[in-house]
Amino acid sequence: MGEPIFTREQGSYSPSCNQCSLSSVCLPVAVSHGDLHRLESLVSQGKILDRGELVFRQCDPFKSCFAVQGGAIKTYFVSEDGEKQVTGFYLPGEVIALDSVSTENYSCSAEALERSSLCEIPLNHLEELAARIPGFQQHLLQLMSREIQNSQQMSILLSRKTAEERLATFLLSLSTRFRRRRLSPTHFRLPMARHDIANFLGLAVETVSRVFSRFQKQELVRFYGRNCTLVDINGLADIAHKHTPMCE
Amino acid sequence: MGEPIFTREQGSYSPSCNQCSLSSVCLPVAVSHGDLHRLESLVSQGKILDRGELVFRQCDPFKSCFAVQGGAIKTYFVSEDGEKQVTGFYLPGEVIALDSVSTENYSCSAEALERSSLCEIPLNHLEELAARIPGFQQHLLQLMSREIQNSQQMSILLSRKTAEERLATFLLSLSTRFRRRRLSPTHFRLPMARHDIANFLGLAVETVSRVFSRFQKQELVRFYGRNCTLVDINGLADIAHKHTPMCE
DNA sequence: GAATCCTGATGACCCAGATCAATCTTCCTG
DNA sequence: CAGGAAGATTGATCTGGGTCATCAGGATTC
Repeated sequence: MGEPIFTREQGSYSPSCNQCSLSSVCLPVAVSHGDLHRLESLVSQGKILDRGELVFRQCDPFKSCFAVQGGAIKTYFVSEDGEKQVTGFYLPGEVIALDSVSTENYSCSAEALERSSLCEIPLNHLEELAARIPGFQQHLLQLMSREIQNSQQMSILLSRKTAEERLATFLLSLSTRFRRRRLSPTHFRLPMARHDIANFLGLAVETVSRVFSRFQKQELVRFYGRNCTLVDINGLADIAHKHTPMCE
Repeated sequence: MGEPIFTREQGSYSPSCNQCSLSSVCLPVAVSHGDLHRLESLVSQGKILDRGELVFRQCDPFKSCFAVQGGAIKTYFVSEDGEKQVTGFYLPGEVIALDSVSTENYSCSAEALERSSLCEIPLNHLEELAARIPGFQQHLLQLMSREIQNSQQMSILLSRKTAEERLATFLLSLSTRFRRRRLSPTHFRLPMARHDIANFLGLAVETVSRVFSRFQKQELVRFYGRNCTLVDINGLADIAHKHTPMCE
């Protein structure tokens, strides 16, 4: 399975898709090595952003989607009356800006919550990518379909769940996503401020603090600042899994 | 611009995509007549459902998306604890089940709110459709991207808007969608019950009634049962357009 | 090391909207 | 067309979580 270029044996650290730990996430499963090469020629890896820097700004002309390689990104938009609304948090292996594929401009801003690296996938000329890489567009459809389902889950959370249910769901969602990355699902650091969590979940910061305190008293979680240890995952799941659709 | 098949001159009433009033919605703009023919061979039009009948059931194996041709459809799922959650209303020209493209099974059920006709678009073999009809997959991506944005708008509505803002937004959304169908944007019949509206918007039925009554007293709307006349669209827009993202 | 800022925790109070209850209206169905 | 059920309206009451206010660490700057 020797690769013609960018092999580790050559000591090259040039970014390449086959070396990228996310290839199974952002690429269709069955991409031939030739296709991989073509992909690499289109995608630009290794964009590094410091905490607070923007990946793109709301209303900028839409050019690319971005796969998060390391770090954490939050997306948010500002409404007419100047209010911020956080629309999502993105961890390594997740793709940003899928919601803007249909529009001329990005529908939200994306900001690094900590030092992050991103892989830029130019989708303004999507036809080209799709023509070159068979199965790519279909894979994209699946990513987007999942994004719709996520977003609908979010609607349910916001319309039916109590503050406790929302926060239990939130912590478990992070846990699952860390596990997917083969990191500890029970001991992790929250990359975002309480303020962002509150905004995202449609709560006041004070409520987040209070519920987290309550969770600690109930021996469900343990916090040291932003470091978080899930003590009783089943307990959290009992709280979170009300109002969750069956069969998936 | 004579059509080779299914022309009106022949007096044929066989369903065909080029005669369908929705062709601009569910088809990419630039489909050649040959492609049109191919599409018709894949799509099955004219499925008729009576009020209360299901298009598909949550957890059924995913086969197709459906374009609404006439009538109105609501989608909902039932959660583990037996609670229903309405996830959307679909009017003619809108496509159902895009959220299930990534999954084996439908993630929700779809039910006719009144006698409705649907066009079935089999997406379980999406590759085939896409291969035969250039531009189709890309069009699908756009539909899905719009669906994500819709769903995010919904999240904002649910997390930030008051009952009055939600209902004003809801009425205006219907108005816009009726206008798109070249029906009156100010005088229409609500195809769904107050109960469904409440559930969809994350409110209690009583709140919907009360707010509608208040809107009537303020001369914003006029109701005769489910018949609805928007008296002061600007007034409604003033209420609705808080917390709406800029620039789109 | 003092001053300032930012994040987070906790207490006191209040309100939008849920819940409960009663009545009225509309729509089926036989 | 009667009678029953579901849908819609309105009033009275209750409460989860928002708002306001205060305080306590950290972190950053000079």
